[in-house]
Amino acid sequence: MSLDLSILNEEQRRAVEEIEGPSIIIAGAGSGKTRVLTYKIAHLIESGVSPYEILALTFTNKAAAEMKDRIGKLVEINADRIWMGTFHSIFARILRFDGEKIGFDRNFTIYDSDDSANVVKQIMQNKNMSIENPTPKSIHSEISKQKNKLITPEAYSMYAKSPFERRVEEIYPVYQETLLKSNAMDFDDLLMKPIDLFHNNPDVLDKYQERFKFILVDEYQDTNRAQYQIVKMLAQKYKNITIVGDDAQSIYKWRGAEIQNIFDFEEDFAGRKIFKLEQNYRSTKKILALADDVIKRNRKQFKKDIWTDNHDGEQVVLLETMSDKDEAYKVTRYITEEIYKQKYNFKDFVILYRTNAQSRIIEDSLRHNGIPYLIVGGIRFYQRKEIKDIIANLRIVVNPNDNESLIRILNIKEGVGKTTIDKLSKAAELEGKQLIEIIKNIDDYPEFGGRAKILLSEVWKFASKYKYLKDEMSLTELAKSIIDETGLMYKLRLENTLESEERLSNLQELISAIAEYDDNTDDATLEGFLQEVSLVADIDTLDEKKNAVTLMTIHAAKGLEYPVVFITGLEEGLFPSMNSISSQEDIEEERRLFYVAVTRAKNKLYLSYANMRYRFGTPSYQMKSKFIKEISDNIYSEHIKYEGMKIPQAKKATTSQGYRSQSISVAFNANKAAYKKEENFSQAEDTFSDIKKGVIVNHSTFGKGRVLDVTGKGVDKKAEIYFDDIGLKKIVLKYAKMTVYNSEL
DNA sequence: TGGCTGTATCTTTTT
DNA sequence: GATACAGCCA
Repeated sequence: MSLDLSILNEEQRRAVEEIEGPSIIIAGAGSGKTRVLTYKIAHLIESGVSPYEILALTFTNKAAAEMKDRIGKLVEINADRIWMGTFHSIFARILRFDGEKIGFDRNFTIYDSDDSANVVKQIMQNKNMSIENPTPKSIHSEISKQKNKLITPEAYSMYAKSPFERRVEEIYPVYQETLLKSNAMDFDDLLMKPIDLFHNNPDVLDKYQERFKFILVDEYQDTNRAQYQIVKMLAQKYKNITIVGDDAQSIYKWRGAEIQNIFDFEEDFAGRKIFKLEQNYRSTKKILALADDVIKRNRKQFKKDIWTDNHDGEQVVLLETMSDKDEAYKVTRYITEEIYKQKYNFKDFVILYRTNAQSRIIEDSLRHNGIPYLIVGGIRFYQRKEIKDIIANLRIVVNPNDNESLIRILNIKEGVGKTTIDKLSKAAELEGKQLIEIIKNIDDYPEFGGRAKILLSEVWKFASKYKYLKDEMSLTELAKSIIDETGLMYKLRLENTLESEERLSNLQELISAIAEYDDNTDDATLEGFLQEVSLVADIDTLDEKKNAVTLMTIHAAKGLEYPVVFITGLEEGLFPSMNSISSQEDIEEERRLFYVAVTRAKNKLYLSYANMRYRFGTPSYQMKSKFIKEISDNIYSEHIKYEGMKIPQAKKATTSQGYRSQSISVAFNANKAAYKKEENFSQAEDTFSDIKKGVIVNHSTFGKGRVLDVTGKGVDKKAEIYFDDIGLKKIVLKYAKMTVYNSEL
């Protein structure tokens, strides 16, 4: 069968047919990027390149699996032979082969962010540092940032100045040593260590350069320094490298992604060809026009013109809602309505939000209305306590030096606590030995006695028994036996509460996951399973065949498309996020995120915001997102109607300013009615009692604004006010010349 | 040693 | 609202 390239447009085909040398494919949203990548790989193979010689790096494992599937169908080969996957999983694999050359044994454990933060915490506690401020998590996140930039502990200490940096400087090297001692790597090591490996072992580098003669990198705009460095090293010899990306969709700067990598690519690979995919096949003209409204505000970007041949399509609708609950309700109602009139199915809808915390209330509403839904992310399966406990047991069998997991196992044991663990750590430190070695020879340490001693020796027996057994049993048998031996399921059955029920079913699910892996993997091993679970992304588990509405963060939705998209929570401080409003660069990233959200939609797009939303358990009033104002020419708004309440009908005003204030005052009226009770309660008989949360005021100098918060008492009362023109201000009320905008109500 | 309970903090986004 | 943690008591 010969590959049919005629279904590609001209630019796509040119990109596909470019076999040798470096090339950049700038691929606008919905421009058939995945198709170009799959065809390019298929074309390479058809031109005589061996699948073994191709390395394709994708952003998610799911994307890799789908691409392999399609390639397998395009050219008749077993596409499994192509090395295709995320940076993390591909280089974990390489480190299993060759990590010994830099001091890691092939059974190293992969620590997730929680494990890593725990390691930091242990170090801090050993040094008698407070873990209040900075927290272990913040220290780890700083270390992670440095590692992404390939900054070693030594290099870091050159410029660490602030007290925070000083603290990191102190912990970073110890953290690295601790991981090495535990034969463990964190996510960042999976990218950093290959560079060390290649750098110190030119023969190993050469081996992989020879192996991967053709390299393709997807979602290049979201690669970090370390990833770029790896790619550069591997491609240096043959220079057959294709990068695909879209600067407008770069949304991982906070994780170390550097758009600069695209510019550096131009310098490092002279003579690169550029292909620009500008025709959008996904969205309607109306959706695309709105997307353009969004992205044109950003100053930093490559010039490209996205256009489409698709229909105009339906108007984009803005749902102005009173509260998070109301928003959830309206989203649900519009889904029902669309299904009724448009013959859509549940699986045609996606509900997007900025933060995972927003999902709960939407879930409630969907559940109440009997709408099936799937949720991506949130509390991750493999981060649940009971699952981590079992995983720790599995990890110890594979890697007995994994101290993090060992301590976890000890903590679960009834009869072993802080005291014993402290004694153990002391003994290990004193003799420069591993914890597991102390446990192994527990008889030599008279400080351990009684029940604690028996329990410790049990752990050793457990680890040594399964070290032998793991190669004698099938993976499923092995896992079942280990889980059985922990007694966790037995214990949970005894508890017999709602919570223990759920944990039990999670453990069942874990067993199923192991069995499934066992069935679907040639030569399935415990090591392999553990690696896979460390590197699954939430999105990898999404089952698109199920007929259900999908809920996820916008970050998770990258690369996906849905007929009908809801973007919820478009409020200042939420989206764009509170942490971004002070910096132009961060705001641009939020705007790109909004752009990504908008361009997921094929036929119909709904936007929504709520005037009041519970955050941290308390009501908070927010302005609608500045992004809404930026696109006001291209939306039609459904005004607030709250069931059972009489609200003056707002008319759509012609100017954006007029339209804006009108809808806010309507919102305010409704808010006031809905929350009257609470307000009467808390604000009774006080000075400036008319200045309260949610009120619109007119200030003599700053103009119109909304009160976000009121603090202090009596004459010292202060208000945080968000002004339309100048943004957030804190004002002492007794000095302010201000009138309440909707005083008549 | 562990369990219970009040409280502080939490929200960006994730491999 | 949820979770993680410190501090207290059995």
